[in-house]
Amino acid sequence: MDVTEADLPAHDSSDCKAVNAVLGRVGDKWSVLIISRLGDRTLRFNELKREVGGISQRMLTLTLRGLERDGLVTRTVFATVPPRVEYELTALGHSLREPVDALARWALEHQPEIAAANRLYDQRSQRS
Amino acid sequence: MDVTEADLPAHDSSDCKAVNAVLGRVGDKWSVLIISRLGDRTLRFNELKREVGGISQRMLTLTLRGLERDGLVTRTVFATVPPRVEYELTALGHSLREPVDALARWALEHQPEIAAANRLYDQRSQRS
DNA sequence: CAGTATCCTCACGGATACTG
DNA sequence: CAGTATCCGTGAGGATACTG
Repeated sequence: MDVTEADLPAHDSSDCKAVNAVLGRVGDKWSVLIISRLGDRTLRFNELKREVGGISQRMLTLTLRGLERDGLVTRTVFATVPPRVEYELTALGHSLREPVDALARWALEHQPEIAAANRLYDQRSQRS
Repeated sequence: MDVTEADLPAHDSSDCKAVNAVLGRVGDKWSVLIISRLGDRTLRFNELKREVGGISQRMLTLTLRGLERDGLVTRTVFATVPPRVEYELTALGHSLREPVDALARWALEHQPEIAAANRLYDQRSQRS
């Protein structure tokens, strides 16, 4: 979806491609938000849309399709009227939360250092 | 840089923004590649360009500036001729490798499941 | 060698409208 | 409700040329 699946300079082993695909997923803002929202409980399409907030219908659909394709989310359609579709994290999806949370913890832990580095860099490049 | 710094729907706490910024970094293909290449030893600009492979001069510069701004990489200029500029991971940069490697391990470990899910999804959506 | 400057493309993603 | 279809603007990023 968001990863160059095809012909990289050939030094890219299939392992690297798999890793890049996952890194791409994690780098995708919507995917991570959706996964975190689905961590607690299963949600319907519009519930998800409301909970995530700020996502367009289009991107919600596309992102969910991608997550479903990667086996991270299941999509269950109830043949009622009006239609009811529930999205739920798979075991694989749940297992992804651990390394992602580790990354989030790193971010929070080192946020002060990063912010400080930013300020330093910015004031230095200001007196160009 | 690659994160919506400004006005999200306001439900986005500053913590979330910090996490998103880091996730964005990790999702950036070039940043991760550069960090991993700098993990072993310091490298010069063109060494880095060669080692990474497939990156344009422009993106290498931009990515390095971003990494430097976040305090993940140091840029050392030697006033020689021809100029010599060395890039090195900071302690912060090194510490980022741990959670990133955890993610990479997850990717490798679950690659078969993901590939299987992909095949299943694709063949199902084929008989549309 | 280590960049900066410029141009140009195209695909990511938002907005809107329509449907089973 | 849960989508699909379409149009469209923006900007990320490659290619190329130039410079201290």
